[in-house]
Amino acid sequence: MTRRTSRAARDADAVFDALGDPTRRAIVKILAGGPRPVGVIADALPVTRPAVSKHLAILRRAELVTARRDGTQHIFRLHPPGFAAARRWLDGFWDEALARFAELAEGDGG
Amino acid sequence: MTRRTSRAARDADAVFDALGDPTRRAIVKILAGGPRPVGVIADALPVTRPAVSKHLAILRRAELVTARRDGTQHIFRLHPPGFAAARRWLDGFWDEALARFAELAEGDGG
DNA sequence: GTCATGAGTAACCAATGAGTTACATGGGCG
DNA sequence: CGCCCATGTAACTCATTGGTTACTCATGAC
Repeated sequence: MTRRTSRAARDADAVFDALGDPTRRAIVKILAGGPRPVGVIADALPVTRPAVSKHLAILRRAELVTARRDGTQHIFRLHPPGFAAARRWLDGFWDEALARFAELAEGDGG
Repeated sequence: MTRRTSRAARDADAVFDALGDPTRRAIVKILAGGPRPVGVIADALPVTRPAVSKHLAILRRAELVTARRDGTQHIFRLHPPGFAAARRWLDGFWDEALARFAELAEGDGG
C-alpha cells in the first residue's frame, strides 16, 4: 500500500543495478538465444565459471533469470517479468520527458 | 545499419551503464519533474555539487539529458531519445524471452 | 574593471565489486 | 560406496569509480 516507490521502483532498482554491468548484459544476450547451463555461458565469455556463477546469482535476485536443475547442470533462462519492471520504470520517464519535449519542440539535433 | 551490434547496442550500453548508479537514477527521477539547474538537483540529493556535476556529465554522454545555459546556470532536462535506446534494447530480450516463456508456459511464481 | 554567483575540473581518498584461485557441495554412474 | 562432473562458495586481490575538497572558469551585476 501506498509504498508507491516500492515494488516497481525496488524491482527496477535491482534490475538496473544488475544490468549496469557489461558482463551481465553479455550473459543476458547469450540467454536471449535460449536456456543454457552455466558452463556453456562461461565458455562464451572471457571470464571464469565462478565469476559467471556470481553474476547469475545477481541476475536471479533481480528476477531477470530463473534456473532449473537438469541432472548436475543448472539451466538458466530469461525471466520476462523482470524485464517488464525495467520497462515500466523507463516508460515513466519516457512519458514525462516526452510530454515536456513535445511542449518545447526543440529539435536540438537529436 | 549492417553493424548489428552497433548503434542501438552501443547506445544502450552507455545508457545502462549510466543508469547502473543509484545516484544517477535519482537525478533522472528529479529531472522527470522538469528541467532544473545543477544546484537545485544537488540540493535534493545527499551529495555535493561537484559529484552531481560529474554524474550529469555521464548522463549527458549517454544522451539521457541535455543542458542549456540560462545566465550562470546550467539547466538540465531529460532527453527522450536516450531512453528510447534503452527501451529498444530491453524490448529485444522481452520479445525473445516472452516467446520462449509462452512456449514453456511455466508459471514459476511470477 | 571588480566582485559575486553558479558550474565544471583536478587531485585525491576510500569503498565497492568484479575477477581470480582453491575448496565445498550435490547429483549421477560404475 | 567411491569417483567424477557441473556448480556454488570462500577468501582475497586489484581496478574502478563515486565522493570529497580546493581551485578555476564563465557570466552577470554594479
